[in-house]
Amino acid sequence: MQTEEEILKIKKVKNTAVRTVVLRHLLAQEKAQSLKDIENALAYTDRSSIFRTLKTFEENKVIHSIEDGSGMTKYAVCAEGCNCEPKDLHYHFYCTNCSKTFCLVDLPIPHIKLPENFKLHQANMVVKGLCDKCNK
Amino acid sequence: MQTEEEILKIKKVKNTAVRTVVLRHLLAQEKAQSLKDIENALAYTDRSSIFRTLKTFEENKVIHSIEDGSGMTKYAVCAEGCNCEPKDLHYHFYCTNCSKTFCLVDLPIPHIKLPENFKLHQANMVVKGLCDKCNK
DNA sequence: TAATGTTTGCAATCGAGTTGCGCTAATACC
DNA sequence: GGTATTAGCGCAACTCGATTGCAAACATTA
Repeated sequence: MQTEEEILKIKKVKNTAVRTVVLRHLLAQEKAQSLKDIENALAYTDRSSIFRTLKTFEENKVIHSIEDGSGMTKYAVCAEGCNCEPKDLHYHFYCTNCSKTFCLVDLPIPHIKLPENFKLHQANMVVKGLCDKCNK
Repeated sequence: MQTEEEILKIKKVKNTAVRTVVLRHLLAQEKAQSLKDIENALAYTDRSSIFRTLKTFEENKVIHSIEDGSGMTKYAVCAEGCNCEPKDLHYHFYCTNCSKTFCLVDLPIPHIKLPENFKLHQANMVVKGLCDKCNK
C-alpha cells in the first residue's frame, strides 16, 4: 500500500495540505466519492479547493472519475499501474438504494467492437441495482 | 415502423399534443437527444412540459435515458419489444468531438457476473471517443 | 352541465459544477 | 538574504441543466 506522499511523487503532483487530506480520504474509502462526500468529510477545506484538487488528480491519473447517473460525478483512486487507458477500465456498480458506487476492479471490460472507423478513447460503464447490504 | 399514436397506445400513455410532437421528434432522430436538443427543435413547446413528457415516457418505457457524461441526460426511443430490462440494454457511444450519442443497438451487453448477493436492474454503458465523421 | 382529474406554460428555485479575484505560501532568480 | 514570480487556497458569485409550485387550459366522468 502506497502512502499519499508516494503516490503524489510517482504521479508528479506537488504535495500540499489539501491534496494530502483529499487523497487520504479517497484512499480510506472503499466506495467512490462525490465532491459533496469529500466536502462533508473535510469540514475545513473549501469546496473549490477540493474541486480543483480533484481536477489536478484526474489530469495526472491519480484518480479516475465515474458518472454513475446519480447526478454527481464520483471519484476513486486509480489502481497501481493504472493509466486510465481502455485496458485499465472496469465496471462500476451503483446501488440505487444507498447511492453508493462500487468499483468492480476484478471485472474487466471485454473488447468492444465499434462500428467502422469509430475510435475508442474512454469508457464509463455503470451497472445499477441493489448492493449486497440493500438486497434483503 | 410504428406511428407515434400506436406506440403511445401500446405503452398505455395517453396521447396529447406535446407527447406526439416530442415522440415524433425522437423517432426522427438517429442520435439520442437531450432536453435542450428537443427544446430547440420544438420552439413553441415549454421546457417543463417536455421535461415532464420525457419523465412520463421513461416511466412507461417509451424511451430510455442515457447518461453519457456530457452533463446532459439524453433520450432515445426504445426498440420494439424493449422492456428496458438488462437483456434489452446496449452500449452507447459518445463522440467527444461532436457531442453526439449513438445507440449501439447491435452490440449487446455481455453477461456481467456481479459480486455475491448484488442484484442487477439497469445499466448505463457509454464508450467515448471519436465517431466516424470526427475521426479524420 | 358540473365536478374532478390531467396536462400545460410560466416563473421561480435547486444544486452540482465552475470561475474570478485577492491573499498567502512556495519556488525561482538575483 | 531579498525580491520577483508562480502556484495554491478560500471566499463569493455565477452558470446551467434539472426540477417544482401554481394557476390556467383541457379532458374525462358523473
